[in-house]
Amino acid sequence: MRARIEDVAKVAGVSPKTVSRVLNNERNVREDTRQRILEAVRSLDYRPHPSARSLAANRSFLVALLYDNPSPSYMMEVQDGVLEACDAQRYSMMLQPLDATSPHFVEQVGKLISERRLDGLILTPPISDHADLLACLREWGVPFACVAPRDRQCAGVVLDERRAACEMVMHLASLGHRRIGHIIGHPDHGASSWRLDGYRDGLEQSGLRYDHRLVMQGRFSFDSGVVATRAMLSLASPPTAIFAANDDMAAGVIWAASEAGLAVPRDLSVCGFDDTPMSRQIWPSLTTIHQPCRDMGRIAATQLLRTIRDGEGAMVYAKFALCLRGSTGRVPERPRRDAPAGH
Amino acid sequence: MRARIEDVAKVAGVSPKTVSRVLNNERNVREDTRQRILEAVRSLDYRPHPSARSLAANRSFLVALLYDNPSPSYMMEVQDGVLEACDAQRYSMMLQPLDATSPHFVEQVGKLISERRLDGLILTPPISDHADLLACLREWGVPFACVAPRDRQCAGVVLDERRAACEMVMHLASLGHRRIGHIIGHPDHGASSWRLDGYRDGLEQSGLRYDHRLVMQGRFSFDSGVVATRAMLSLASPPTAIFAANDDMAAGVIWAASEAGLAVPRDLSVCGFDDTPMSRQIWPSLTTIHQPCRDMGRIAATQLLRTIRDGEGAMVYAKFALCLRGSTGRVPERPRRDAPAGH
DNA sequence: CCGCGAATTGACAGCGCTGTCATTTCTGTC
DNA sequence: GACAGAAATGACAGCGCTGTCAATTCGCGG
Repeated sequence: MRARIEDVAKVAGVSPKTVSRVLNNERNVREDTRQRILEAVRSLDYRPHPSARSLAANRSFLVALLYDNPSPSYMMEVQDGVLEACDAQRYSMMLQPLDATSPHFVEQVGKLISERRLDGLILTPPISDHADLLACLREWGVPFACVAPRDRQCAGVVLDERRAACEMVMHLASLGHRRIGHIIGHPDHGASSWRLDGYRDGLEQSGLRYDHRLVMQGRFSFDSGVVATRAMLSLASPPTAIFAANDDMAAGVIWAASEAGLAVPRDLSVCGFDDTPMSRQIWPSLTTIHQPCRDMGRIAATQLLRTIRDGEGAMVYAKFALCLRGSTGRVPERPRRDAPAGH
Repeated sequence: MRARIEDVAKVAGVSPKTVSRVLNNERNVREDTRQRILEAVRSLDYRPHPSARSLAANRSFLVALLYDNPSPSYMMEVQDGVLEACDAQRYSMMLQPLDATSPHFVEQVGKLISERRLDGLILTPPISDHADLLACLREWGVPFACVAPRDRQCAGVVLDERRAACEMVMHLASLGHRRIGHIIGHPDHGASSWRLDGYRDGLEQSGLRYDHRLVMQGRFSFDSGVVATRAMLSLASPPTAIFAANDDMAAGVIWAASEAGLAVPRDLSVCGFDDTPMSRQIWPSLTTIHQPCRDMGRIAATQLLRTIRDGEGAMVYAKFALCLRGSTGRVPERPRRDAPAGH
C-alpha cells in the first residue's frame, strides 16, 4: 500500500497538517522542519493522492485545453507547451475538441466546467475569439487564458502577426515583386485580419498600391488556396508573388501553380505563415513565418495558472521569425506572359 | 452550491447508496426506483464529483496516452479517438509525451502511474514495442492497450500493414514498374519490418526479384527520405518507382527527385504510407495507404477499458485503404536515361 | 398464509487530504 | 525576565462519494 500523509507525518515527527503545508509550499514552516519532512517524503517515496487533495481543497487542479479543428501540428505543439507548464505546477491538463459553430457551444463548455470541476480554461483560435463564450466565462468567474485572441484584454499570449506579415511583404518587395497577391484566412479567425492588415502595411511601406483584385478570400484550407490561386492566375495581370495567410493555403498555391505549369519560384514566388512541418516537406520548401507554438502554449498555461492563483494574468507577446526558403525568389528580369511590351 | 448525491437521494426518497448504484449502472435496482432517481438527478442538474468518486472507489477513472514524437497528425487523430471512447465511459484521458530512449524511461512511466493513480495506459508506436516496459506493466498488473505493436499478444489495435504494403507494391508492378525501390522506416518501429516484409511479398507476387541495392534504411523522417533517394538515384540502374515506408519519407523522395530534375510521376513514381494531411498538400499529391487513426484510437481505448473492467481485452484489426493519387503513374514506354538500348 | 432464498435497499465507516481555528513556540523590546 | 505580537504547529472536522455488510422486501412453492 502506498504511504499516506499520516505516515510521513509520523516519520518526521510532525502533524499531517504540517506535511501538507510543506507539500503545498505554504509559508510559516521552519526550515529545519521542512527539511525533515522532505527527507521523510523521500524515504517513504510518498506521492500525495490527487483526488483526496482535490476533494479536500475544493479545487480540481485541472485545466482544459479547448480547440476546434486547427492544424494538428500547431495544436500538438501548443499542447506540449501547456503540458510542460502544468506539470511544473502540479496541475493536470485535459483536452477538449469542440465545434465552436454549434448552437450549444457555450452550454457545452459550461457543462464541461461543472462536470470536471475545471479550475480554468485555455482557449485556442478560433475559440479564443468567441465573444459569447468569453462573456460567459467572465460572468461565471471562470479563469481563462487565450492563445492569439483578437481582443487582447485578457490573459494569454499573442504574436505581432501584423508586423510579421508586413515584414514578409516587404521582403517580397525587396526581391523586386510589384504585384503581390494575398489570400485571406478564415473570416472567423482574428489572425486573418491581422495578416491582411500587415499585408497592406507591407505594400504601403514598400511604396506599392493596394489592388483589391489581388486579394482573395480563403478559409485557411489547402483547397481554398487552390481555388484562390486559380482565380488569381487567370487575371489579365496576375501577381508575381502570392502571400497566403497560412501554410496550408500556400501549399495550395504551389499546387495550383504546378497544375498551371508554372515553376515556383521562377514564375511565381509563394510564401505562407505558421512554419508547419509540411512547409519543409514540399518542393520547393516554403518561405514562411515561424510561430513558437510550444512556447506560446507554455506561456498561455503559465498566465492561466497565475490568474487562478493571484487573479491576474497578463497578455504576453511571443516572437515571430521569418523563414526564408526556396519558394520565393527575385522577380524575373523580363515579363512572363502578361507582357505589356513586345505586343 | 452544486447538488450532492445526498440531495438527489432526499428528492428521490432513497438512500445515497441507491443513487450511487443507479449512477454506476449496478444491477439489482428496481426499474421504478431507477426512474425516480434519474428524474431527481435531472431536476437537480446533479453531476457526481469526480474526485470524491475516485477517492471512495479507489480508482482514478483516468488513463494516459503515451507517445514519443510521432507525426502530429497521426497522434492528433489517435487522441481524438481515444477521447471519444473515454468520454463515452466516463473516463478521463491524460497525455504524456515521453522519450522512449531515455535510460529512466520505464521508471518514469512507473512514477507517472503511481503519481496519477492511473487505471491504465494506451501505448503508441514506438512505445508499444518497448519490451522492457511491457514486461514491467505485466508484472505490476497495470492494464494497457497498444496501438500497432509488433507483438500481438496483448489488447489493442493493429492494421495488416504487411498486406497493405504488398498491395501497394503489386499496384506499382501493375503499372509496369519492374525496378521498385523501398525506403525502410525507423529500425525501432515494428511497422518498418512489416512494411518491408510486405514490399518483399509484393515483389514476389508480381514475379519480381528482390534487389538489395534498391532497399535503403531510413528513419521515417523527411530528411532520411531525401538522403536515401539521392543514393538510389545515383545507382547505375536506378528505380522507376520508390515505395517509402511513410509519407514523410515519400515527401523527401519527391523533394530529392525535384532536386535532381526528375518529374514525378513521369520519371519516377512515388508512394508512401499513412495518408497524412500533407500527402494531399504536395504536388503531385501522394499515392499512399490510409490508416483509420481515429478509429484505431477509439478501438485501443475501448479494449483498454474492457481490460480494466473485465480483465480481458482483444487485439482488433482495423482496415487500411489504398489511396491512389498523382504521384504514381505508368512506367514510360522508352527507357529514361539508363538506356540499355539505343547507343 | 408460512417460510425460504433471492432481490433490493440502507446504515455506516472511511477513502486521504486540507480548511479553520486553537494552541504552542519563538522573537524582540523594555 | 516579563510580555506582546508574530510565527509555527496541531486538532479536528469534513470534502462527496462508494465498499461492506446488515436489514428489509419480494416472489413463490407448499
